[in-house]
Amino acid sequence: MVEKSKPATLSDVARLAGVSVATASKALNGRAQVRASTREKVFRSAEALSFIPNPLAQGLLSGQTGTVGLLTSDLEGRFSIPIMMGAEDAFGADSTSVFLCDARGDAIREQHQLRALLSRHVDGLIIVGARPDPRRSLGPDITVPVVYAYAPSDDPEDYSITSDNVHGGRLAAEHLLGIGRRRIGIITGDSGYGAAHDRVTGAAEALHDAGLEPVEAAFFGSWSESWGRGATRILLEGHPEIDGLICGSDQIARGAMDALRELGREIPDDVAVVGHDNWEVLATDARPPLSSIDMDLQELGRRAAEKLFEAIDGRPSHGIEKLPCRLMVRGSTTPTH
Amino acid sequence: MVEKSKPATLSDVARLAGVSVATASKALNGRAQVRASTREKVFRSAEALSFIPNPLAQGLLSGQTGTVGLLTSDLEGRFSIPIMMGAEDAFGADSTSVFLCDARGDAIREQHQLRALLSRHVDGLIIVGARPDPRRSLGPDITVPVVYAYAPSDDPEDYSITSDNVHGGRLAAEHLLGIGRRRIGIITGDSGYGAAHDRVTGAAEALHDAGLEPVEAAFFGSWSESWGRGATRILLEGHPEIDGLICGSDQIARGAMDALRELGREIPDDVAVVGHDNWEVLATDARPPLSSIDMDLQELGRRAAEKLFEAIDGRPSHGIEKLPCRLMVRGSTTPTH
DNA sequence: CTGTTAGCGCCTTCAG
DNA sequence: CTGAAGGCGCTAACAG
Repeated sequence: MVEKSKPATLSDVARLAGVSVATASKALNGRAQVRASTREKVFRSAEALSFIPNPLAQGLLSGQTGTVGLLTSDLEGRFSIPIMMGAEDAFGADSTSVFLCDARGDAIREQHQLRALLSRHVDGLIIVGARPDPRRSLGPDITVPVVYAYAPSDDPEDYSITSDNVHGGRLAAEHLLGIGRRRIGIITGDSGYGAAHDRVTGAAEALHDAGLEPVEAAFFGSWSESWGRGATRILLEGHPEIDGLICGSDQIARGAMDALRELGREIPDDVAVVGHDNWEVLATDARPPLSSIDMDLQELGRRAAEKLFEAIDGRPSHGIEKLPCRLMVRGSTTPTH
Repeated sequence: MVEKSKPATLSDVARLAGVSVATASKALNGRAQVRASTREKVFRSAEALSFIPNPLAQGLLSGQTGTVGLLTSDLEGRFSIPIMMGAEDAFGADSTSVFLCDARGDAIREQHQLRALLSRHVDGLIIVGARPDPRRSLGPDITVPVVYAYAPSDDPEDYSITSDNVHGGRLAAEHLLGIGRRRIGIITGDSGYGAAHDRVTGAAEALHDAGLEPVEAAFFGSWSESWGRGATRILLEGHPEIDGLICGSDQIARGAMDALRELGREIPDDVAVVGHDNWEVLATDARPPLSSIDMDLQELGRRAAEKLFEAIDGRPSHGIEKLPCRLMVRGSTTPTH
């Protein structure tokens, strides 16, 4: 049966070592004023009892709990996850643990979760938005430091870290230019997303720098495969000369690739394709595997965590920081001859 | 600037109400021996100071922290997420908060996270495996209740809840039979997965019950689109008469659908296709949208949380519980005539 | 160097 | 019905 053996406390350790709790505490915490032999003895006792300091007690004293809240609006979505992983990474399990909450995109629920988190005296909060556009700030009267990740806060006093979508668009275009493509089309998602526009802007800038422009103004639609298919057909009807295609998401790119194949175009020899998000399950198994812009979300999560640490430490940042994207090259932009 | 106003403590409330901390405590916790008017006064003071009891202090006393650990091996993967959401649901943010840890499939790391979680005195643990096959038990000497979700524990003394894969396979086959298909093929993933075999078994049973059998022994391979494509070509070469196809995952199904289309088969009129996992991003945007077996993972998470609660409450369960699957019908099995 | 004392915020006896 | 006292596990002053 389950041994309900209460975990050892510091006084157990002290008793076993034949010293007082204070001495034991000092020894274990590496305070200076302890004789080496005593320290040794205490350590052995702690070991023997497999003593783990109770963080509740520590927290009660220090006012810090060693916990942070991660409030996401969209667990289902794949954006929150790598960010969380990055944050977890940066915190390191022993020093800081992460409370996860998902508000499911509901403001009431968010408020609720927030109260719960604060009542647990988290040392800080990371707010992960569901989409890359700005979101409402929680306001300045939250009692703990807050960092906004992915979706920036609309208050410049807050600190936010988000993906540099302009850079991502630029990267895609430069890559296509780099492999000699000159007649480039752009298909992207919902025009209600600022990120969609930013990526187009970046791509257009890169083309412009090369003395080019897109074969036609970017197509906005939805973030779906079917839009990718439909838009590609329309685009190629108007511009059969296209040799490069920038897609606003990997889903769109997958649709586009299907349509291209059905129109008899070889990828990448006739048309090279770049996606966005680097969603592995879609990208790696495409025909050919899809080159894609990676937002480096795990790094984003890591940075968010570091900044939160600094803020907890009394060194807060402000404004919106943009993390550059990376290009993941696969077969869809690697000519075979 | 950030108001570092220390949160109010019980003694603040007591002072404001003009009573002792003991009385304030009793009043707020609804203990009987307090005059109504006093209680009222205390409540108002608490309100005024927006007092929130410090759970650290409470936990220190009671031994319960109101937290549980959710240890997953595979955050990246899509299986952990709905389970976490379900668990979060069941716990409700106020009573219990969830510490999230991802071991990234590394046993050392898992051990590490586990220690961290235990040192935080979580009240219980949910272990979410990365794949539906049994995993090593954490053993009986964990000091808190444990529930295994998705991947069952290999120790029958533990309580595990997992998806009923045999049932899922059966469901897929019965559905195809129900729309009149009789010449049914099965393509599935890695034969190293017990779940792959279970799903095949369930499908074969259902066919057998109808006096049929698969056109050929199930094809095992990998959980990828490319395997779906390749296997479908081989299968149709040997059995061009096929009118129904059961796939072990949605990725395989997507590959299979591509291959079928390229072989000139109409879906679903010539060949109806069922996937497994009901991974929305793949299923809903397929051509036509893909019918799929849903493992109801969110419900699985909810059940895991409930069982954990019971165990914390001193009413532990044992053995492996299997949650039935659900069928999600879409266009790939909805004949158009 | 080591031990004693005093809390952190809260709850629970036990006297008044 | 209310308050004073003790203690949960730990650390930070101070004494010794």
